[in-house]
Amino acid sequence: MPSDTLGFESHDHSSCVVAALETAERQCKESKAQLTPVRRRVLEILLESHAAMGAYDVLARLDAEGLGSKPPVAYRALGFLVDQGFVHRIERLNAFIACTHPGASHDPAFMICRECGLVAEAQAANLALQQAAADSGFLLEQTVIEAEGLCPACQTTGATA
Amino acid sequence: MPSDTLGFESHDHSSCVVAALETAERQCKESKAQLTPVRRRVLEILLESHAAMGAYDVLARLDAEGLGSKPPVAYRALGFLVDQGFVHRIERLNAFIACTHPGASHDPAFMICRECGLVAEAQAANLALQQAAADSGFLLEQTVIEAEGLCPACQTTGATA
DNA sequence: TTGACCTTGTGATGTTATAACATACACAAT
DNA sequence: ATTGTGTATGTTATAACATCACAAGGTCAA
Repeated sequence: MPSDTLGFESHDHSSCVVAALETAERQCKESKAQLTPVRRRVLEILLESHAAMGAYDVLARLDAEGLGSKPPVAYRALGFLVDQGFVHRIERLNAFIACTHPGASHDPAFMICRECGLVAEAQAANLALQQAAADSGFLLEQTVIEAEGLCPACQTTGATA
Repeated sequence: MPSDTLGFESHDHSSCVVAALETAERQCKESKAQLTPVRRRVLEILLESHAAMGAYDVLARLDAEGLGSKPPVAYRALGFLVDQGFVHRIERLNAFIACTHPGASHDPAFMICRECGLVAEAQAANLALQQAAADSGFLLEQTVIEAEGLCPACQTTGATA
């Protein structure tokens, strides 16, 4: 089966960015959420690459652009975007990444390249985990699935490094 | 199929602790790793409950017992125990928990009760993720699988809280 | 007894995240 | 116009998590 991973393959990134922004705008209009300048700019910054950025890296960008200099500014915008599903938090990295499946149902899994930092998002519900939860009576509300390894490019260039 | 989750069921905790310590001692002997007093004590502290503890909580215990007061003491011991596979790090909580499957092959998944903090460890390899990785050429080295929700006890007591 | 290696002690610092309180702005009800 | 309400932002301070760098002790074998 073909994967729906927006993975490590090259792609038309500018259209990918535009699509994500349009989706965000539409969804905010529908849900009467406000995609304010700071929030929109943070989403744009994260969309620039398919790598995860720390909150303070985002903040540095905002600061350089005169949009805010204190941690809560970045954390609030990121929190909003995560709540809306436009951005995901990568627990493993304490960092954030723009969602590459705008609008899709969300129980995302991530593949993180430890060499170049690129992160691919896949849909990969964990059936075994759901089974284990059902078996033990655990009410499963949210799952974090994050894999670390080497992307195709870094496997060939860096050898084992 | 019966789950091999050491889950939220009640169990003979003291024998569970003893077994884990014995396994750790045996494995250290085999691999010539040193289970020093600090390291052993940290493992014991984590074994006291099936909840995750922050590094600084562990450190506070060490300090109270005269075993060390500076962060690196705790982080070094925890790092050692994680390397040996006796302890797992829970990324979602920035915290640590004793392994409940001593000696077992390790690609653990966790179910975290957001109410009481209890954490159950299950073996739940994510086949869909492995498939997605294979599809996109990603070399999967390590996976983080952490679910958050409500344990059986907290579902009944707290209602929806 | 020297050197290599591992472990621990400690001060300083770096990184990530939130609490708490004040201000501003939009919009509706009076 | 003014007051109330809700949402978003600005700012200070601090909490919480983690590592660096360097000194000192212990063990063991050459």
